[in-house]
Formats: sequence, structure tokens, C-alpha cells
Amino acid sequence: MPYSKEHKQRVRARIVESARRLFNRFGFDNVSIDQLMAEAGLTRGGFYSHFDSKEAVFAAATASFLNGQGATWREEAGVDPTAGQVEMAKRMVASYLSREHLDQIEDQCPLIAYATDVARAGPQVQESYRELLEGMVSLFEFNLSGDPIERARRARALAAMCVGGMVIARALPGTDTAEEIRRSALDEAMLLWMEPEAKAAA
Amino acid sequence: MPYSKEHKQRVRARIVESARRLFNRFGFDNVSIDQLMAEAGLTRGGFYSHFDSKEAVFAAATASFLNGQGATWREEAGVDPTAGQVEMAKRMVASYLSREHLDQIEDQCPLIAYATDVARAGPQVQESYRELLEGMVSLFEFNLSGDPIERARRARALAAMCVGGMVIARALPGTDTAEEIRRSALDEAMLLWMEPEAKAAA
DNA sequence: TGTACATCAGTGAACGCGCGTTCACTGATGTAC
DNA sequence: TGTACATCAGTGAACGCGCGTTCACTGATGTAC
Repeated sequence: MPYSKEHKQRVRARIVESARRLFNRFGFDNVSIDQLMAEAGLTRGGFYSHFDSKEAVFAAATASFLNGQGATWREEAGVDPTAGQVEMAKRMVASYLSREHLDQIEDQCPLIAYATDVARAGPQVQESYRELLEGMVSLFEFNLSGDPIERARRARALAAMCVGGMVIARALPGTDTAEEIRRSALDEAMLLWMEPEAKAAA
Repeated sequence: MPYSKEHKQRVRARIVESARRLFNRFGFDNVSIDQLMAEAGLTRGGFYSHFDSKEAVFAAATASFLNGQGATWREEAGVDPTAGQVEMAKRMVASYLSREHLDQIEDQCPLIAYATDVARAGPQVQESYRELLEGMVSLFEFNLSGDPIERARRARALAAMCVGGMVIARALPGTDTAEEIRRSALDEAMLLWMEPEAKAAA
């Protein structure tokens, strides 16, 4: 039994990470298997001993975010005794719509850059995307106030605003328009948490 | 002078329309010049007497929506004496986030399906996308109530929610998740028009 | 401890294919007589 | 009114290229003795 049994898993994980970053920057069609294997320090031929097809690594790349950065987000959100729940949810949205997140092209949430490619991919990829999205919505929902139906509605609408604001801002890099959209989405999202009474008073 | 002087313009417009529809459905990279010329009833060779490159027709396709369906929207929104301004803006958002708009894959607003391709395209394409987006924001802004700064903020946030809701819904065709996101974005957008006082009372 | 070996992760040349773009041509058109 | 012609919109074969995928191989590895 040459090579340790975990060796292949580690190499596979490295390929998935390369793929996740490159797909985020250039899009599924504009990344070749040559490129993503080179980024992982390998040559093209070995790819097919890890994955059945290019689409398979796309599904894996989408899912990997949920267990990587996504897990960090869940931990941060789940148990912070110093902040109230609403405060926590606000922080998450603010972080998602932040300039920092926008500028981290390769490490951005795949919901942003993968969206159109996912629409044309197979069920495996769409399921990974769906799970990531549901994870985000659950995270918001868990930290929102109000009755269950209202919480669910707000959580989903916030997800739409977060993803939409970032998708548009990414499409117009370096423009005032991009910054205006991102900032307005952020500001309006922050206002969304205020109770109607407080808003009327203000 | 063979052929009427408008003949070439009409053929060009036909190519642009084919391109707009096909890019909307399949994405920029997944449409060949063969395909879009065939859709326009022509063969590939003629393409380069109308456009310098594939990217040039992409910019033209993005811009064409602004003068086609976009113009219809502007007319409808600009002068409807029966409806108040807020009512008009609500109608526009409801129409954007409607199931009908989602199902019209080829005739959808390009802000939805072009976004990721635009991010990787040249300045000509990005400028067309920016103008289309600014047109949408202006339309919302014009029909909103409140002071100018608040109107601008709300208009941009609404644009983010509209585009985001549709981008996500398109990524997960035929799923409950897609419908939930679209409906929640729609419902929350509708609530956004209510004055804080009315919301507090409800 | 040292060596021969079986395993299989990784290599890189090769495959068929479709792409964006070019170009010599052809044939439908409006004009001049 | 009818015909010869110049124009140029549109044709389709050809180009070089990079892609996803396959496959015969090679050489680094842990194991058995």
C-alpha cells in the first residue's frame, strides 16, 4: 500500500480549493483542467483519478465553501454570548455586503459568482448551490426576531439583497455605480432590522 | 448601390436580437457565432461585416434591451395618470419579481443572466450594463416617495433585491427554494413601500 | 538495518472536436443606359 | 420597358488554437523479507 491513505484525500482537497478560487475569479467555462491542476501543483492527467468530469469538481467546489468559510460563519453566529441575536444577524449581513468581501474575489461566497453557471449545470451542482443558499438563509433566520413566517420571509429577502448587491457590484468593478449599489443595499438592509415603531419615531 | 440603405441595419438588429436571446439562455461562452447567425437566418461568415468581434455583439445585445423592453417599461411608468407614483413603482417591482418574468428566460432583463459574464468582459460591455442598471434605478427613484437621498438609497436597494432574487431563482430552476426566495423578495419589497407609521399600526 | 518489489498517484503525449476569425467567392440587388 | 453591369451582403471552406478526456508510462512510496 504505497502512499498513506489520507494522501489522496489531501491532494483532492487541494484540487477542490484551486477549482473554487479559479471558478470564482474566471467562471466555470474560462478555467481549464490544465489551469486548476497547475494551481494545485499537479499536471492535467491526474485529474480523472479524482473526479469523473469537470462538472464533478464544480459541484465539489461549491460544496466546499459550506464546510470551509461557511462553517466559520456558522460558528461565529451560533454562540456569541456578548451580542444579541439581532445584533449578530446585522453583523453577518454587514460583513457579507462589505467592501472587504467584494474585494476578496477568489474567496468570495460562491453564491455570487457561480449563480449563472449553476443555472446551466446539472442537478449535482444545483443541489450544492441550494444547500449553501439554505445554509445562509437558516443563519439569518436563526438570528432574526419576529414570528416564524415573518422571520423566514425576511431571511430570504435579505439573502436576495445580499447576493444581488454583490452580483451587481462585481459586474461593474471599480465604478461609482458599483459602490452606490453595494452601500445602498447595505444601508437598507441595516434599516430592515429596526422595529416599525422605532422607525416611525426616527 | 445594391440593397436599400436600411437593409443592413435591419439585418444587424436581427443578429443583435438573436444574440440577446441566446446569451440570456446559454451564457456568452456557450453561444457560438454559428448559432447566433443561424438563429438570425444567416451563416457565420457574414458576422464580421456587422461586428468587430464576439464581444462587440455582446455589448450591443446588452444595450438593445434598454431601447426595446426597457423603453416600454419607461413609457408605462412615466405617464399613467390613474395610478399614484408609489403604486406605479410597486407595479414595476412586482412585475420584475413575477413568475412570468422568471419563466421568460430569453426575454428576461439582461441584468439577471449577464451579470457574471459582464464582470469578465471589456469596458464597452460594462458600460452598457451600467446604463441599463442606472435606467432601472432611475425608474424606481422617479416613482418613489421620501427625500432625495432616501429615494436614491431605496431605489438602489430595490434593484439589488430584484436582481438578486431573480439570479438565485434562475440558478435553481423548478425548485421550492427558488420560488420561496422569489416570493419572499417580492413580499418584502412590497412591504418596503409602506410608511413606517402604517407598518407600526399593522 | 538493508534491499527487492508491488502498488498506484501522477505524468505528458495524443485524440477528436468545436471555437473565433479570415478570406476568396458568388449571386441578389438597384442603377445606368 | 428591357438589359448589362458594378456593388457588396452573404456564403462556406479553411486556419490555428485550446479544450475535455484518454491512456500507456514512470517513478515515489510503504511493505515484506
